[in-house]
Amino acid sequence: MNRIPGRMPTTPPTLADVAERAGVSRQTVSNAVNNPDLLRADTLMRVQEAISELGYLPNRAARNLRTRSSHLIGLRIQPVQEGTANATMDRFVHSLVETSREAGYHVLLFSGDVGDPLAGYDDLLRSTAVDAFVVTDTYLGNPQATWLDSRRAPFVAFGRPWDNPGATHAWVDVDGAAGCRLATDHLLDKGHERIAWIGWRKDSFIGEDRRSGWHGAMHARGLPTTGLASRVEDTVASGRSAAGVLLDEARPTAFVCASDTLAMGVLHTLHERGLRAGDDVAVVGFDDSQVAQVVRPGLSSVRQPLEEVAVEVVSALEGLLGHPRVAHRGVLLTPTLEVRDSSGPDRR
Amino acid sequence: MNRIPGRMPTTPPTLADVAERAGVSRQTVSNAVNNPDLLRADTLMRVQEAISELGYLPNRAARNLRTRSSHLIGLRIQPVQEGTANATMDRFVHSLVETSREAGYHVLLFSGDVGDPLAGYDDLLRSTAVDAFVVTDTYLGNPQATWLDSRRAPFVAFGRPWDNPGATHAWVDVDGAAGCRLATDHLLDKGHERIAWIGWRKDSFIGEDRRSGWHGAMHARGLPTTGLASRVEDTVASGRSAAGVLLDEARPTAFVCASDTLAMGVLHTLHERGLRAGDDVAVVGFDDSQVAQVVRPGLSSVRQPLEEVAVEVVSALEGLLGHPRVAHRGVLLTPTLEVRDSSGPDRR
DNA sequence: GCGCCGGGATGGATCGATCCAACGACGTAC
DNA sequence: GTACGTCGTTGGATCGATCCATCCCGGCGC
Repeated sequence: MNRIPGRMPTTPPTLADVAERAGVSRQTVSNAVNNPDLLRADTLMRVQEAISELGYLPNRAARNLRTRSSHLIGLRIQPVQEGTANATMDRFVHSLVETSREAGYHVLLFSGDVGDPLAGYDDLLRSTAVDAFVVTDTYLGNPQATWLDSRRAPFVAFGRPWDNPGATHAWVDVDGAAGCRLATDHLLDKGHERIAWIGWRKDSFIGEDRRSGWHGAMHARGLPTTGLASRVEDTVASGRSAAGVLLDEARPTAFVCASDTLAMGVLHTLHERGLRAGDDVAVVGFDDSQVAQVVRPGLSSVRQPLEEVAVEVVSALEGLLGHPRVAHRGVLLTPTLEVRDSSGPDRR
Repeated sequence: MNRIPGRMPTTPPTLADVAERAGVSRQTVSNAVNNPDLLRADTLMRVQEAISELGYLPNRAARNLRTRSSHLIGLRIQPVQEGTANATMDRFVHSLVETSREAGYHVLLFSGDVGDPLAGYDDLLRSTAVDAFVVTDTYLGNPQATWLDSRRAPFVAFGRPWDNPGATHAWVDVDGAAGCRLATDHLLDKGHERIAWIGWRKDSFIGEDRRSGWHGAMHARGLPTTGLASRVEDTVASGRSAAGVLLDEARPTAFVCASDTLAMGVLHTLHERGLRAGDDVAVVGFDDSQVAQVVRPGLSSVRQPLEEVAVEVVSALEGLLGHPRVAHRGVLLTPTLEVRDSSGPDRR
C-alpha cells in the first residue's frame, strides 16, 4: 500500500522532511513511528499522512547507530554436503527467515571455516553488525556456546548443550530419541521383532541420542538388541555395507537409521540382494529429506518440526533482546513420522 | 589472531579510544584503517598496535550511516518445494555467501510472498538496509528487474531477462540449452536414436530453452523428434505419467528431462514396467540434486556451475557499487554433465 | 487573578566513523 | 632570514534517528 510509484528520489526522505511536511518537530515524527499512543489523534493522523505521502521509512543505519541494535540475526551456514541426503538447513533457514521477519528481524548469513567453529562470529560481534546469533552446528559439542557466553553475546542454539548439561543459555532442540522410538514402535506395531539400527559413530551425541530411542523401544517390549546395531560414518556407502553385514549376521526384518543418507544405503543393499524394500524388509530414515520424498519406494522418515523450532528460537531471541530480558530455558520438540511405502505392510 | 581472550568489555572500543591510546587524532586512525598509505610508517605502526591491543573494529552502524552503504546484499528466498528434487538454492546461497565475504559483503536474507514478486524489496530499499539485491526467482519473467531499475536500485539477476531481451541490467545465467545438448549428445554418442524429452509447460522460458538443446542436438544428427516430447508440470507424478505415455506411443530408448524431479518420475515408471534404468532405458536429469546423487541407480544429471555463477554475480555487484561504476553485460555459463549409471552402457 | 499541573511538542545533544578545510612542521629555494 | 610547497595531522561538521531536559498551553483549584 505504501509503495511509491515511479522513480525513487535520489535520496530517500528523512525524518526531518516528514516533520517539515507535517508541520511538526522531528521528535513528534519519531514518536508517531515508535510510540504512536503518545500523540494526540489528529496530530498522529497528520504525521502518518505525511509519512505515506513521502514514502518515508526510517534509515536503518541511523537507527542502528542510535539504538545500538541492528535487528539482524547472524546465522552461520556451512557448505552443502554433496552425496548425502542431508537437507535440514534449507528448510530451517527458510522457517527462520519467515519467523524472524514477523518479529522484526532479518537474517544475516555468514560462512565459516569448517575447521574453526568460531570463525566469523568474532568480527560480526565486534563490529556490532548483528544483535544475536543462531547457532546450529552443534553436532559435536558446542564450543561456540561457551565462547559466546564469555563475550556476553546473545545467542540461541539449535541443539542441546550435550557436552555441558549445566549450560544456562537458551536452546531449542528436537527429541531425536523420541523420533527413533516413534519409528521403532511403528515397525514393532507392524509385527517386526528383529529391527536393526544403523547410526553414527559413538562420538556423536546426537547419534547416541537417536540410538537410545531405538534401543529403548526394543527393550520396552522385551526384545533383544544384541548384534542388531551398527555405528558408521554418515555416507550412503557406509549405510550400504553396514546393512549387508547386518543382513548376513543378524537377519533383521527392518532397519531404523539415524539419517536418510544411511537409509538410502540400506535401500541399495536390499535391491542388490533382490529384496523388496517395504514388502521384504522395512526401512525408516531420519530427516524427511527430499530424497525420502521422491525415491521409490517412498522412504518413511522421521521429520523434524523445523517450523516450530524456528518459532521457539525467535521467541527465545525476543526474550534475550527484549526489555526486560526474559530467561528462556531449553525447549525440546517432538518430531513426527512420515509413513511411506518403505514401512511395508502389516505383518501380523 | 586479533581475537581478544576473555570477556567482551561492556561497550566495544571506538575510534576515539584507539586515537587516544595511540596518541593521534581520530582521522589518523580512520586513515590507518581505510587509507594506510597516507600515514607515515611509524605512525601507522603505532596506530595498528593500538588497534589490535584494543581489538578495535569499526562500528558498522556508524560507518553505514556516514558512507551511505551497508555492505549488505539482499537475497530473497522462497519456501523449499517439498516433494521435488529441486535444490539449486541451497548450493547457490552458500556459494554466494562465500564469494560475497571475500568481496567484503554479507548476505541478508528476506522472504517473499510467492504471489507478490516485489514484496520485501521495497522496504529494504527505502530503509537503506542493503546496497544491492541478487534476484533469483526469474523463472516466469522478471518484473523485479523493471521495478528495481525504475527505483535505481542496484541489482544483479541470476537468470536472463527472457521477457525483455532489451533490458540493460547485469545478469548471469546458465545455458540450459547447452546443458541439454550435452545430455542429448551424450546419449546419442552411446548409440541411442529415439531420445524423448520431458519438460515444463510452454509458459516457462527456461523450460523452452532447455528443450531447444535437446531438439537441436537431435536435428543436428538428422533424427526425428515428432511425438517424442512432452510438456508437463514439474512434479514426480507428472514425470511418471508422461514417461508412461511416451513409452507406449513412441518407444524411446532414452529420456532427457528438464529437472531431476521429472527424471525421478521416469525412474518410477521404468521400475513399474520391469525395465532397468540405464541398461534398458537411459535417463538424464537436470540440476544434479542430492536425489540424483544418492538414488539407485545414480541419476546422470546436468550440473549448473553455481560456484561460478556466484563469482560472476559478485563481480557484477562490485562493478555496480564500485567507483567508477563498471557496466557488466550478461554472462552465460556452461553447465557440465555428471554421468552416472542411469546413462546406461554403450549400445553400439 | 495567580499558581500549579500534565499531556504534548520542541530544540539541542548524542551515537561513531568519515569528510572537509585548515593548520603545523619540515625542507627547499631565493 | 623569509617565503613557499608538501606531507601528515588536526578539530569541527556531518550522516539521520533517538534521548533528554525544557517549554508551551489549556484546565483546574483557591
